[in-house]
Amino acid sequence: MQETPLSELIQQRIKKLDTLRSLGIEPYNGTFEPSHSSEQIHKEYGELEKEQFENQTIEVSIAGRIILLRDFGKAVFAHLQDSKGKIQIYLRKDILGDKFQLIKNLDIGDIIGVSGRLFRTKTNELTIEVHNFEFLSKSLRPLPEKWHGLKDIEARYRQRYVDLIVNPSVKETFVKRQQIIKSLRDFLEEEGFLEVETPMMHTIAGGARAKPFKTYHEALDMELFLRIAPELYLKRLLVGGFERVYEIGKNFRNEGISTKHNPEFTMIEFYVAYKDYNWLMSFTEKLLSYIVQKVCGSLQVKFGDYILDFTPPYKKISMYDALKERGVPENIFKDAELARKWALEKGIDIPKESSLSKVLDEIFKEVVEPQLIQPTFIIDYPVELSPLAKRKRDNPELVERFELFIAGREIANAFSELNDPIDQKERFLQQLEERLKGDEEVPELDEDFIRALEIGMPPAAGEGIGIDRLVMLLTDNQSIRDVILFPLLRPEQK
RNA sequence: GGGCCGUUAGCUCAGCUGGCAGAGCAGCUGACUCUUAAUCAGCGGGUCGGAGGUUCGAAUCCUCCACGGCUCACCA
Repeated sequence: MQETPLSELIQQRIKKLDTLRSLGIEPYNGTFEPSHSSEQIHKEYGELEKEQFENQTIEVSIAGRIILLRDFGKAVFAHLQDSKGKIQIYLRKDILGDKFQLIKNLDIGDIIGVSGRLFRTKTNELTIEVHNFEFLSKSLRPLPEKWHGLKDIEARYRQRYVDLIVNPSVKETFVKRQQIIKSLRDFLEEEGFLEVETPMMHTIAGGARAKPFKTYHEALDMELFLRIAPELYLKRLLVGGFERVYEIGKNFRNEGISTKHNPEFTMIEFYVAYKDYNWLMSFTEKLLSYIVQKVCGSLQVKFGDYILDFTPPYKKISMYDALKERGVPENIFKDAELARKWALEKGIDIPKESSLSKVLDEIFKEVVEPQLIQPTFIIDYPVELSPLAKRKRDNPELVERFELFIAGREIANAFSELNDPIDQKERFLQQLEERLKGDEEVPELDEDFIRALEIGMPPAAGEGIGIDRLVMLLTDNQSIRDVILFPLLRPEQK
């Protein structure tokens, strides 16, 4: 039988595993109590001079993965990597005695625990002179090359565990992701918000306009949808008397995959009773500048070719003024036909049967959005595009809504929440007509939500922020897959 | 879903207008007790993504398929 070369490499390692077992060593059974992490060692002893190590004995123990081996026959250097860094270890035959022979069975990728004494080498590198070591896990598969790492993008996503081992910046991204979410929670907690959990399985997929994933509950014999947004449940909590609530969690949308879209993505939505979108804009400025300062240590952040400046206040401009600013003639704002003609002349693709608002929205996406690099609030959208937002008090054709754009991307969407049950029901019914025309993205009428509004919801402002996109901005990643540990991919073919 | 590009050793990559499938790292054998991508000598390792086709001859040209990347569309 012909061996493939990979299994040849694996066989060689299994042989070493067998050798260890024949010597009474079980490389998968151990536990280990390290005295230090590599980070702690560098922090505590990184300043000490060579002589200072010679005058005293500093004993440490540490566990980690071998990521580099340099064998000199009777002495071996290796690099041990643990969760936050790495450190060099030095193994000598005259110190380890018989145990030194075991190193023949050591491979790059193995996880070991070592104990010994700190010193500095001739070239002044802080190193552990190993007095004892044990196998904690034998690696049977070779790791990628030490210098170039794992570059193949598909392999990096499919085998994120390998990516994390060999590409240190990946780890940093996900540590930063957690810091962003933590500082978000800290900020909201400080502001008196309650974190809640609402259902991810909905009988009606409402709160946004998107194609949902379908699933099925056997015992109740009932079709369910993975939620596309938590909005309608969080508003029910406002009705129930919570005044400041938020939820951080996954939303699921059965739509295309791109560098800006993953079918499951993380959102925060938060709601504040008795406030409106004006209050929310300055709140958003405070919240973002808090997070950015905390996580990046500065309000200026490099993203691709841009330096993004999160120093408040952010530019604020109405959707129509933004269009005007980009040279869109005012006379098309009231006339669907003129607007469509103008768009077509500019080569903007408009779906058939689009209303005036939709055409203007398309033009906006094409002409304005990519230009919004520094944080910018776009405010006052047409009512038709925003069925859950409150009408502007002085212009019922518009709603009190803003979207925050940064680096040409929509990062947040917020409005003064519509709490008039009659207006809300009318707008739902209006939408339903589109559903009857075959628009799958319009949800069914949520009668219970209307009932809740009829009980009475306080005036409130609410906002959603795409966490993945925010993480992209603050970690300088251009693809959403680089900020999601396991992005969705087709199954690997054998 | 459309367009463009990619897929060669475990990893990173060469391989020109068709003519014996290569390098570095990793691996194996040996030497070496302070290396920093250690060094030196030797060795093994390939269904060139898959299936067809053209040809005396295909990693290379053509067709289809799979997976991926970028991009457009949809969306956050």
